[in-house]
Amino acid sequence: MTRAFTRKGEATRARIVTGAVAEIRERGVDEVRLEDVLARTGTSKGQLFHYFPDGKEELLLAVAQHEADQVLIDQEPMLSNLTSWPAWQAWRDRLIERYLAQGVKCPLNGLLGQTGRRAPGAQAIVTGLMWRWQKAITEGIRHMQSTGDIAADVDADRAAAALLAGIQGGVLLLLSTGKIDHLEAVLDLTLDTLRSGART
Amino acid sequence: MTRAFTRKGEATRARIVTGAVAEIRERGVDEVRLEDVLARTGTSKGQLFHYFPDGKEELLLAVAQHEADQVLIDQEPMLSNLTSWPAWQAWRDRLIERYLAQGVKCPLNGLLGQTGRRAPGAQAIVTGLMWRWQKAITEGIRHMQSTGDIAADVDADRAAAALLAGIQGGVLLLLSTGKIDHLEAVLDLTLDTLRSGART
DNA sequence: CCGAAAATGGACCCGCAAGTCCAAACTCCG
DNA sequence: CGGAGTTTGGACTTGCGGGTCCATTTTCGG
Repeated sequence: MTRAFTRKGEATRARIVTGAVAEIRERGVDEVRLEDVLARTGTSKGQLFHYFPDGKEELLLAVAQHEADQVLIDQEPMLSNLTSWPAWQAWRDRLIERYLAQGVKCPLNGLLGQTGRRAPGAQAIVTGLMWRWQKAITEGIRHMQSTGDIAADVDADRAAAALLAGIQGGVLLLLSTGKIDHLEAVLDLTLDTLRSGART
Repeated sequence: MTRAFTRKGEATRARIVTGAVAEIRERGVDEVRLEDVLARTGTSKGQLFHYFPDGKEELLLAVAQHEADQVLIDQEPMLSNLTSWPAWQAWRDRLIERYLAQGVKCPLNGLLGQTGRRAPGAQAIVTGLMWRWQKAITEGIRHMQSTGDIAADVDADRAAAALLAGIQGGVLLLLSTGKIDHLEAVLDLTLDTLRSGART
């Protein structure tokens, strides 16, 4: 009862999402007007509302999902293979690198902050992202425990929760202060702590 | 060249700010219309623009400053007296309590996220808040080092930076997931780590 | 090659909320 | 009390931008 898009239609839809992603990255969620997206993608009002019946809301949600997925993709293959200290270090480096490059433009943050207002769906997207992210970290810790590289008495879930929170806060502070110091401190100190308890 | 407000005027101005603060806490930054503030405070357009010539922008900035100050005030007198482990614990409890009570409503977060867009001034306010916050934590750590309760080889600045980031992330996750777990994990694990190195 | 369904373009509508303006009412000092 | 300056009310203007509509063109299965 839903899909009735031809090949071409699918392509147009994708083009609109891509354009919206770019537009939002450049100007921020609040500043984006539908017209801008249309201009950039060479599409018309009719098309946009044809593929996104609920208008802006729906488009924004699609963009949010896209960006949320991207966050994790950008951390691969490191995030899924936290099986040795060098691997953790590589992951750490990737995070720093990624957010340093991204700088002050965090498309998700806008949605993240006002989560629940923009849409109930936005909440779900962010929650899902965090959930997946934390799960990956937890698994990494568990694996390190299985090899004895992290003390067995560490609560993997809590440690992962704390680390994830630290990362989020680090990024947030990067956004407000422009400095990567906080993110670095969190990652380095946390990894040090995790390392320190091992092989007692 | 600036002030020309009588006693009564000053009062009205304050009333508007207070009303705006309340309104934003209830409905979020995005959803606030000037009209709402006027209705709530029993004032008129003329008054608002009389006291805030730059309109919404200026009002929002005043609100942001107010809220930023409040964040630190809410942590007193604990934050300025992190001089013993029980004191740290009391501070931890206050933080949990405060954010648990606040729940999903974080007035600053809206401004925080889009910092730099809403206004260049917003950036300064948030940066200032973080700076003062971190400074207080750093001082707490230094004091504990002076009494030997925290190992001397801990880098107070970095540790404070990491803790602050953790707190911010914890609050952010509280906002998106509705659970306080992350904030708790950060505080408890960080304090444990700080404690553990002492009196070696 | 045909017709139903999908894709496209773009003119138009419409409500909302920020900001403007000015006249009337106060306040306060000399 | 007088009048300069401040405060107040609220009607009015304005522009923006999301959403609607429909006529036209294109696609695609049979």
